Amino acid sequence: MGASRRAFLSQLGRKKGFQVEDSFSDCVTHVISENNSRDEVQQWLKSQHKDHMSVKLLDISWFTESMRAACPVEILDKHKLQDVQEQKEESVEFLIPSYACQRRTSLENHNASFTDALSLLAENAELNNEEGRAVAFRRAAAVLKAFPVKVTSTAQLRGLPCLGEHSQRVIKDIIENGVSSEAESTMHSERFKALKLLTGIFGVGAKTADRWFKEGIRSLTQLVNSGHELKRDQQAGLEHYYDLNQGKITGHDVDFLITHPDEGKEVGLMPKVVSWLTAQGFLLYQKTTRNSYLEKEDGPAQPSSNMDRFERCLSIFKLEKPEMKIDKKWRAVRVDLVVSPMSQFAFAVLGWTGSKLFERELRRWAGQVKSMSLSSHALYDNKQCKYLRATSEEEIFAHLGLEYIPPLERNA
DNA sequence: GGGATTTCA
DNA sequence: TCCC
DNA sequence: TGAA
Ligand SMILES: [Mg+2]
Ligand SMILES: [Mg+2]
Repeated sequence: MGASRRAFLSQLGRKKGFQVEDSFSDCVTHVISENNSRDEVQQWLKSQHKDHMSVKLLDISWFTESMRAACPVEILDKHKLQDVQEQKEESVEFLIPSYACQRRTSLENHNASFTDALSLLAENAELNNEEGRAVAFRRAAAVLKAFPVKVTSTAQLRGLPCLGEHSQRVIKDIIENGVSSEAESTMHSERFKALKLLTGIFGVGAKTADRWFKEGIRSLTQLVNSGHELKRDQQAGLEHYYDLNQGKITGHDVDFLITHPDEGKEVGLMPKVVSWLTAQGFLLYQKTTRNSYLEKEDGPAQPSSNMDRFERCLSIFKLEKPEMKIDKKWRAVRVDLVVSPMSQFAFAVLGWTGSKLFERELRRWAGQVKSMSLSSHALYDNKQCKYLRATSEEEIFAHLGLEYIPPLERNA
């Protein structure tokens, strides 16, 4: 098993009064392993070059039951390590390529119980600023989202990418017990609940939420009463907290992509749109940012000045409700406005369609496999040292050597 | 032992 | 955490 | 640091 898993179990064992060794020696009476065959463990035991004739080889189930009982439980057949079962009998059931951008992922998920748990562990890792672990859990969840049938046995996991020891244990727990104990305890932990609540505020991320949590802030009321000076985006995020966190099923925002058929004529569009929306009373909040790419004969380049090349507007709209409620006649909705020159429009569409993981995987594929750099403005070939043009998403996938994945199949 | 999306403010 |  |  992995080092952190072993450390956790060792500490648990010692707390329960067991003597747990960090390495094999003559005083070892029981050897515990998880997801290993009897053969593998005997092989390992031989390599230790100690007397091991009387050592018991046991499965993790004996250990966990003994922990619950706080004493060594009777060793039953089910606790003994199994001989290798007809393993390589069936090859891999379904082939899943390892990058999410190489496969189709619809919204039809046959493995929601597993992907919910893995996504929760990913979110928890993000809240703890463990980005590496987080993306590993995101990829693991995405593999099961793309799996065409419900997983009912760990044997089906053999050969699947991104599902290592930890993720497989989570899946195994859910198959056997209906829940993952790790996901359950994470979900109910005070830290996770508080950080999730606080990062739910637009403008509040993991670092800020962690700082507030350390100060004892656990609720929005406590935050308001704490006297913290909130930034403009955080104020808006807090004010519209309820409305902005409504999009669990349908999505949390709306993106508008705007272009102009004549290259260059799109310059100045964003301020026009924003001032019109302001005059109409649509905007509760807005922050506009600039574009640093400029189209040249041989691709994008740094413009001499980008003062008027506004590209993105992250905003909060005030939308009237059709059904007039007595108390509230409107709802706050996050809206992103994007103005893109025609030459970049395909990259903007690809870059803003998502999912978030799909975008990361596209860019990782571009860098690692194709030596290219992809953004929502352009695709650069590091080998040819030039930008690659595209007028459609299909052309970008082709440049990347990927099968085209339609938007509805990008739900990784 | 190192990398994990990229860009803007 | 998983993979190269 | 946070957003897409
Ligand atoms: Mg937030
Ligand atoms: Mg958006």
